[in-house]
Amino acid sequence: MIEIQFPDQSVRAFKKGVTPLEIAQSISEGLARNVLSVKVNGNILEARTPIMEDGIINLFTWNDKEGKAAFWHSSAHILAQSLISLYPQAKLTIGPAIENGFYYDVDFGEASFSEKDLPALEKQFMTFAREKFEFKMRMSTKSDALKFYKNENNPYKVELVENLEDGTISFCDHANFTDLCRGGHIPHTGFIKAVKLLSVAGAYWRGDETKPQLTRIYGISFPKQKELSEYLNLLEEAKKRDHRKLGKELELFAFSQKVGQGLPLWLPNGAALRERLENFLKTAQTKAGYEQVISPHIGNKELYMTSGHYEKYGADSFQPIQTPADEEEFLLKPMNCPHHCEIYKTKPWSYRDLPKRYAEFGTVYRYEQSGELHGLTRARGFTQDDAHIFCMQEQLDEEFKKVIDLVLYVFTSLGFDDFTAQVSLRDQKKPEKYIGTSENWDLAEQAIISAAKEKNLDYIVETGEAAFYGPKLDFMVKDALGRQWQLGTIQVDYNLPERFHLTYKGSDNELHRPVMIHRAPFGSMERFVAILLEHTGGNFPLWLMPKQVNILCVSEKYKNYALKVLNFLENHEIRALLDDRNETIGKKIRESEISKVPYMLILGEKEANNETGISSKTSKRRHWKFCH
RNA sequence: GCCGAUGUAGCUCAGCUGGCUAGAGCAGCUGAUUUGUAAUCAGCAGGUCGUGGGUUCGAGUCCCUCCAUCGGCUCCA
Repeated sequence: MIEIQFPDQSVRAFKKGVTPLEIAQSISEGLARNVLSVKVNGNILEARTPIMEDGIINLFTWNDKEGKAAFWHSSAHILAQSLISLYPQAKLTIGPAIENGFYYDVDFGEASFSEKDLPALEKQFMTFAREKFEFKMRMSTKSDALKFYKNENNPYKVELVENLEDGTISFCDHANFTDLCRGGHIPHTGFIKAVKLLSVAGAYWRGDETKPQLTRIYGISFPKQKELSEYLNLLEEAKKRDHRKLGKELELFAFSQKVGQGLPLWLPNGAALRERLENFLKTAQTKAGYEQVISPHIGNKELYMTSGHYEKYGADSFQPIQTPADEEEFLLKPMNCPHHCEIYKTKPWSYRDLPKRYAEFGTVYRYEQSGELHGLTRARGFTQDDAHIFCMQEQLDEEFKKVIDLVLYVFTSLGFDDFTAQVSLRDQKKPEKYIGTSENWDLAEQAIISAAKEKNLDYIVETGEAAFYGPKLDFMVKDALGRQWQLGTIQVDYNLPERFHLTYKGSDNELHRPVMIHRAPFGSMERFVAILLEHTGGNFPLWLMPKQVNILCVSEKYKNYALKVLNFLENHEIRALLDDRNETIGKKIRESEISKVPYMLILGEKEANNETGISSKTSKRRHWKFCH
């Protein structure tokens, strides 16, 4: 007998070799029918794998993250099976479960594959799924696995196997199909009742630009048809919140081919919205001891050679501007920090003066790869709500925490409560990617982690995500379709003070090097407005709304009265507009709703005669909510 | 930059396998109507079919180039 412990701490004895499925059955038939995946002593297993020793068991259904992962992982197997059955010459590579669904990367060789081919593949997928093929794990030796894939002439799988240790290599078989696999499947294919293959994309083998490009097929599957329909509806709804669509509809911003790709044009509504956001942050920053500075849009190439940015990004930037006379070269400003370093250097500082906090809404230009541009979230010209704090090492901790407070203040004021804090550290295996000494990196990374801890941030750590000059604390928020974007960022930098020879006079009458903090609570005005649009669906907080009140006249007869009301509101700094068109009141109300103006004042005979006061209506303010 | 898709009026879209002067709704303009809580009616105007080339008697439709956009990948100071 063996002892099995359940999540509620209860322990029961079973005969050795009992399967998780049998254990589930001993609890209830319903559970047994719904078990998708199992964890025993921390290892994900199949429901039919016999358990040979005492252990802690977790049974997962569709309602668990792990259950969905097994479901989608298994779906990837069926997708691979379907691919091979329709395209026998295709070479399989890898196909994992992801947050919402799964994908498989395939090399179709000379053949091309497009979205038109998905329906046939889907059909084949469901034909296989309905067969209720059992997933069975099988161990293999390295040499057998290599022989198998060399025989199949699949260099990708050969490479995968070569990187695995003998004794840890397993396959998963179902029907007549087999795939290299670590395990974690649903009992059989019949659990999958609905599938949608969503898109086809290119993806580099092992994520490496220099390696061959494979075809990635994305899909999602469900245990019920209804859940698939619901999911697809959700996607449709999310697309309606796309900031590019709303930005056009609400006349916030536009792009022009003539101006150039990735260079946003802010329309009056958008410019006013942005200005309100800027003023909101300026007020908060003034209170927090920041000083506004202004620096030019270009800078001498020497400046960026000093900062190290030219060496790192020069070739991939907008190329230097030549002057007619001298041999000088200027770069469009890709970041504000070097300018702020030069501002710091305009006079000598004492330790009593620190910290200095220079803030600027600085517009920068970066030559992003064309395929990377994405509305306002990734543009070639954008404005950072930038600031650089120059402080003593002893002040770093406190300053960093103050910045966290500021970022949290900004986020909570604007209703972002579902962000992820991410500590981005260097990849110690790739020192060539970074500049600065290892000791300084250690100091900076420690400072960030301890500040995040002390502020009780729920953070994740990502190694290899640091900037080349220092580690960061980033605040990540998802867009309508669940894609993650970095908004706020706080970065510690020991490098620029060194390169610019920044100093301050200490109490010991010696010169010391200050530490620098780069920070931007919004990240950029463009990206922040974009994400705010997607979160609110355009129903911004009242104080940000381009127009707050729409005055609707019942007929032209009441125009004079309406003008008086408009004047009254404007005198009270309420942003109102008057709809005195010769249209029916019904039409005016409808259009006002669609334009998302939060309040309407409807003025007719009764109001003009002061019989009933003012009749108003609140637009339906949809509360935003995320489903990812 | 790479893989795949898309590009018709200010906006949203129709235009089948190539065949008369390219259509609709909304928005716009003109006129009628003077309206009470989500679209009043009529008329008018609006397009080098993304760009450049090619095939053809004939191209919005087929082929190629380039540009832009979309979904990913890579990148993101």
